Amino acid sequence: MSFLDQLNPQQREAVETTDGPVLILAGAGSGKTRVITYRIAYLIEHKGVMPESILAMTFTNKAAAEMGERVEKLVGGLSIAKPVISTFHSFCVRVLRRDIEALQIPSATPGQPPIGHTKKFVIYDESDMQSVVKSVMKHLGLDDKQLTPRAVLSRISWAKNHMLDPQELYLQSADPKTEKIAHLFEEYRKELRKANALDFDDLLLEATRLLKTAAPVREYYNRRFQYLLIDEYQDTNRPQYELMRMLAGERHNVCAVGDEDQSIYSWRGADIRNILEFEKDFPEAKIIRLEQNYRSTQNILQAASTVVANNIRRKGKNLWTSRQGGTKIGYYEAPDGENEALFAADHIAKYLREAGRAEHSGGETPRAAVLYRTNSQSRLFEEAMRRYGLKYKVVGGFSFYERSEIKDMISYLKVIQNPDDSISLLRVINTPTRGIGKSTIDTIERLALETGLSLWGALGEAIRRQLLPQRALAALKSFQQLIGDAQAMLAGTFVEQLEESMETAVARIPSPAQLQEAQTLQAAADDSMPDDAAAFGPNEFENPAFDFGGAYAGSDEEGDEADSRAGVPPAVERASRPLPGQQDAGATLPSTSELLKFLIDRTGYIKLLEAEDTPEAFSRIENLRELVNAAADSRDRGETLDEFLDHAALIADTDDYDERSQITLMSLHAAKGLEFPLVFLSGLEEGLFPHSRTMLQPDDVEEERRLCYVGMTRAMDQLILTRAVYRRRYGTDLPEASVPSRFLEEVPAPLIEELGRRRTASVSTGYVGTAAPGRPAAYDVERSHYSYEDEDQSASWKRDGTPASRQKPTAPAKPYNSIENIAEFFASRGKKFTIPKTPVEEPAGKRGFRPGQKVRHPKYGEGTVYQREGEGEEAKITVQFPRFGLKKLVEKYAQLERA
DNA sequence: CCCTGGTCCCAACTT
DNA sequence: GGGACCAGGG
Repeated sequence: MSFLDQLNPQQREAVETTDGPVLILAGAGSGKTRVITYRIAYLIEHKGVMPESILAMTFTNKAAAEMGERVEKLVGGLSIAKPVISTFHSFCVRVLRRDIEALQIPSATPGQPPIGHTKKFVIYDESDMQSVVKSVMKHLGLDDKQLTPRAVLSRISWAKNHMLDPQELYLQSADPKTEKIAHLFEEYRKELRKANALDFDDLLLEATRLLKTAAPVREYYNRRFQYLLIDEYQDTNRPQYELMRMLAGERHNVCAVGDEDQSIYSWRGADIRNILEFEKDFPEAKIIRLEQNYRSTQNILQAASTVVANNIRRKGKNLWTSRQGGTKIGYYEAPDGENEALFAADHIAKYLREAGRAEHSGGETPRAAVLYRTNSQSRLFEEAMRRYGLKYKVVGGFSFYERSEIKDMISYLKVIQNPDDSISLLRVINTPTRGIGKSTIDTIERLALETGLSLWGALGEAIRRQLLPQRALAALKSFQQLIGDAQAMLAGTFVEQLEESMETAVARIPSPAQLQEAQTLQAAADDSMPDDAAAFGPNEFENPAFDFGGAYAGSDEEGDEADSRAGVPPAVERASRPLPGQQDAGATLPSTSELLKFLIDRTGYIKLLEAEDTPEAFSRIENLRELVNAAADSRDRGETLDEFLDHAALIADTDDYDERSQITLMSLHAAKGLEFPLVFLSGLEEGLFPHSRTMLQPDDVEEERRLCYVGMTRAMDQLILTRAVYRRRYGTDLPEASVPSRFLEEVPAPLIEELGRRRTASVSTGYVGTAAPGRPAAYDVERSHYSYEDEDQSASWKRDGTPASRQKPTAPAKPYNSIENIAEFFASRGKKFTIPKTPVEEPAGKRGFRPGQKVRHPKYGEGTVYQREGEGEEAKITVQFPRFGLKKLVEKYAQLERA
């Protein structure tokens, strides 16, 4: 009973109420993760529940991994079997990889394959989705100026998240634009089906549809999972909600944990009603409130609570903490965004130094976070941290898997797995260039459209029917061969190996006897580790908690029996499936990393980069090596190509948060679930936070306020709010004056302490105060500049020996009331700021060059006109340049002058 | 056909 | 600051 003693009465009740529906309303910092993990441990240790019959759903891989580790610590060593802790999306992928073919419908034509996705489906990411929409719009001849692909995509996603199909969207559309979108939605779906692809939304939708329509599959999962936990319940959308209902089955052993004040994903379809109406869905539900906050000081908690109390749509709660008082909420008003970032860097440098000195006395490791509304704000903070020589980590933004060289290789793998994936095919068909140009691709696309084939199919058809010039056909054949060889390699039947002597190559080809042996091994493996384990077993996560291959040992018989009893087609097919590229199937079969090496080698990808001989090219080569390593790790975990690709598709930017890092920069959304001793909440300006796109609708503003609440409650000891009086919206534009965020005014003034220099006088350029007492009534440009000179400098700053005054910008002497003053201000900080020039008309009368005339070209210098073709501006003239030879130039464009 | 450089337009959060 | 797109030159 030891670990239960660490819980307060409410937490304990939440842990011990194991049966029937439970809603745990867990305020920020109230020990939510602790309750979930203890609850799982309690079920296993005290209730004798089999670990593998517990399913916990989270939103991020990070949360799942952490939960798994903590459960492991509590019940470690007790059993090889593990509870299933997974994100919604990963769970759905695994459900679909196992049984999606149960959704297929027989083809009308006998002998034809059934219609619908196969297990080899690929996952389309945001940019793939955009490409599909663009191409569909092009085919329908729609103007992408009036209706941007982006807008179409977001409407399609909206419809999916509300479980509307194209027909339903069409029926409820009240304007021609929505009708058009419904039409596009329909076409989009057809394209994805043709490509055997699913987008992110589909993963949830199709898994839900599968459980809904295929009773045997649903029954299997209902038998399999007896206890269901859902984290971040306030952020579930409609498909997730329905999935939950179906997994809860008749038993209703569902435990939802959430906080309506932290619902920040309504734009992704999250429906706050799910949490507000849990009691309606499950009338026998027990509601437990966790209101003791263990994280923050009273000042922080009070400030955050007061802000969020301005919302109407909430259940309301009273969070309390035993950490009385605490440091006041800091507020710093910077003259501009750059200064705001320097202030944060300076403050963090000091904080880390002091914490370093105090380290001997023990305590929490010093960690600080800078939070912002939009990822583009990170740039200024990164620059400031670098100037202070501080090590930091940025969460989110550009992901490894979004880099072009990585996307290229992943696309190759996707095509090899599923050649019908036309989006990936288009990406790699001429990457690196192999002579397949625009006109060739156009021809194939037209053929695909005419025949209803995928691009890959049309490509084969074009070769067969010799529809293109010989050169193009040869190029296409070489591409076809490349993909075919890679596929053969994956299947273990590839004969030719580059860079290998024929002898070793032959040695690598499995003999019929070897193949037979491998097949037997595979069959044996299938027996001891049934298909469920193949679908759910070795998986993409390093965390052993995810590896629940063994979890099926006890329940496999039941599972398989159920499948065959009910006659689920996939189970039958599984028995006779071809040899997968698994390591245990025989050493001759290649892993994903070997496949990648083969591709890189055969395409000459790295050789071409090496030839570029630029730092960028070498960093891209490094990235490719990293990808090969990742694939090797994947192989070591026993994953197949499918699983490697699923991992690549589902890994999120936010998953790379590293708690060992002392300084973390990230968006407010990415910060959910984390805590830091010191937190900066930046950019508190109307239009930025709350964001301009939310300010029209009260519900949206409430969500921004919840986001503010989430940000504030990340802070344990100190919270600092900052704002820039002038901010540049785009890199080069004029800085714009900002209005302080409404959320600033919602923080009780007595809790606030102003940081930086005290400002008094008022200057016309600043805002003139909205006035909560104790807040600056006006902005004094002259005195508000954050001064470095009078602060301690970080050690690294001084280390280079440059006199401080040389490096450090001086304060602006004038208010920003004219464009010249602004330019001067930026010049004083060594920043470029160009005053826009009035365009000057080009002098006319220098056109109409004739043969024999001397002309001057900006690049080629002086030359003699040799020949003239055509008339007017369009005329092409050929010029003889002494150093460059003959050049044919269009007179209108070439900047020729009389010499 | 391929590469480059200029221009235009954009810029919210994320599985 | 930067990605997408286009047109020109090689």
